[in-house]
Amino acid sequence: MQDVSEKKASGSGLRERKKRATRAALTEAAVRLAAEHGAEHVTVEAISEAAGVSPRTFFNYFDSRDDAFVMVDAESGARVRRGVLEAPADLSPLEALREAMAAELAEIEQRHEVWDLHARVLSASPRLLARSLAAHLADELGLAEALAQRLGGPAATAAGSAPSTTEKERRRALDLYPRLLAAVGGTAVRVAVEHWCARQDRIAFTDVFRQVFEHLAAGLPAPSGESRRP
Amino acid sequence: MQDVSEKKASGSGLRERKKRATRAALTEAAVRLAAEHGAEHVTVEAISEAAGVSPRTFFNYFDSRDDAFVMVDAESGARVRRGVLEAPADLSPLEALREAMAAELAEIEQRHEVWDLHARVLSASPRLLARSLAAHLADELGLAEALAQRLGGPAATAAGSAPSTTEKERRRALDLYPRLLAAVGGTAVRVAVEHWCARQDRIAFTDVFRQVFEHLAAGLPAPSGESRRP
DNA sequence: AGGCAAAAATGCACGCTCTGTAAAAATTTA
DNA sequence: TAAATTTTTACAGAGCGTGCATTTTTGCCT
Repeated sequence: MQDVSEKKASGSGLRERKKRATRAALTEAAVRLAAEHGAEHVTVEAISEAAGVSPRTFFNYFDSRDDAFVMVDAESGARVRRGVLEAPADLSPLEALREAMAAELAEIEQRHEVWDLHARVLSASPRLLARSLAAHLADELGLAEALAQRLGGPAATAAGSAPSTTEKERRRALDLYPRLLAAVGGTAVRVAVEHWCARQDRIAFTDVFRQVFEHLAAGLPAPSGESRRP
Repeated sequence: MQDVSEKKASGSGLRERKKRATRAALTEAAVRLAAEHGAEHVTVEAISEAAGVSPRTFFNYFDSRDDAFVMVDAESGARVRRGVLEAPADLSPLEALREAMAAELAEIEQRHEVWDLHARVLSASPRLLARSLAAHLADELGLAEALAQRLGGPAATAAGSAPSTTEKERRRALDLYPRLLAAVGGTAVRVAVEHWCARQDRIAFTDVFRQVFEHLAAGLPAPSGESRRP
C-alpha cells in the first residue's frame, strides 16, 4: 500500500510546492496588509494582488476572507495531540496536557516575528479574535480523543474487564472527562495569553502559564492567604 | 438625580415596547425559518418579510445577519453576574459560580420551546456555534469583574491593609484568578451542554452539570477507579 | 387638540464577499 | 510531443452590509 513512486511523497512534486507557496504568499500578504491598514480595510482583491494571483483563486484556498488572517498554523493541533500521547506515563492527564501545550507554545515563540504581527492583528479586531477561537475549537475534539486514548489504553489493560460500577456510567465518565479536560486546557491557554498581553510590565509568560495550571490542579480555590473552607 | 417622570422607567414607553417587539419578531422569525430551511438558506429579506419590516430595518437592530440567530437572550450575562454577587457568602467562588449558572440554566429551561429550536439551529451550523461562543465571550469580562468584586470586597475588609506577601503579587493573583474562573465556568457549561446534546439517551442535564463542576473542584484528576497518584 | 422635535423606518445606491460555470494555462504522464 | 489532469482565470450573479436622504411614527409641549 506504500507509494511505489517517490515523486508522490509530500512536497516533492512541483505542483504541491507551488500550491504551498501560493498559500503562504496569501497568508503573509493578508497578515502584513492587515497589520498596516487594519484588517477590515484589506479587501480580497488587495490580498490577491499582493500575492500575485486572481481574486477568484483566493477562494480556492480559503473558504472566507477572514480565514486568511486566522489560518496561520494548521498543524499546531496535531503537535499538541502527539505531545499528549508521547508524554511520560507517570504524569497525570492535566500534567500531560500542560507539558504538551507548553512545548507547543515554546515552539511558536521561536518565530515570533510572524506571530507577533498575527497577534497584533487579532487583538485589534474582536471579530477575528472570535474566529481564531473557533478555529482552535475545531481542534478540541481531536485533542479530547488523544486524551481519551491516553486514559483508556492503560486503564483497559490494567483493570481488565471487571468494572465495579455500571458499565454505562464508566463510559459516560470516560466520555465526558476528556472533552472537559481538552476544553478547559484550551481555555487556560487563552486566559494565560490574554492576561500576559494585557499586562504592560514584562512578566515571564511561563510564570503565568504555570500559575494558571496550578489553579486548575488545586480545584480553583479562593486564592486568599488563609483558607477558611477547604 | 432620580427620575421625576415615571414614564421614563424601563419598558413603559410605547417606543421602547415597540422596539423590543420588533426585535423579538426578528429573532423569532430568524430562528423559526432557520430551523425549517437551514440557517444558510435564510436571507435577510426573508427574515424581514416574516417580521413585517423592511430589510434595511433589520440592520438597524443587528450588526450582521448571523446575530439574529445568536443574540436570542442579551440579558443572560447580567443575570449570572447578579447571581454571583447575591450568592450565599459561605460558598466558595467556584460554588457560587456554579449556583449562579445553574439558576440561569433553569431559567432558560422554562421556555425550552424557543431554546430547543435555537439549539438545533446552532448545532446544525458550526459557524453559528462559533459565533455564539464569541457572544458568550463578551460577557466573560463582566463576569470576571463580578467574581473579583465578590472576592475583593470581603477580603479587603477582613484583612485590612497588612498584606503578608508583595502587594504586586497579590494584585496579579487577584487579577488572574477571576478571569480564569469566569472563562473556565463558561467552558464548563459549554462542555456540559454539548455532552448532553450528543447523548441520545435521556440523562438529566443536572447530573452532567454537577459532574462537570465536581471534576473542576477536584482539580481534574484521572477519573479511573483507583488513584495511583493523588 | 395641534404642532414641533426627536427617533425610527424606509428606499435607493454602492462596494464587497462568496459561488457557480466554463474556458485557458500549467503540470504530469504516456 | 501529445494527451490527461489539475490549477488558474474571467465572467456573471446572488446576497451582505453601509451611508444618505426621505418619510413616518412617537413623545412632549402649549
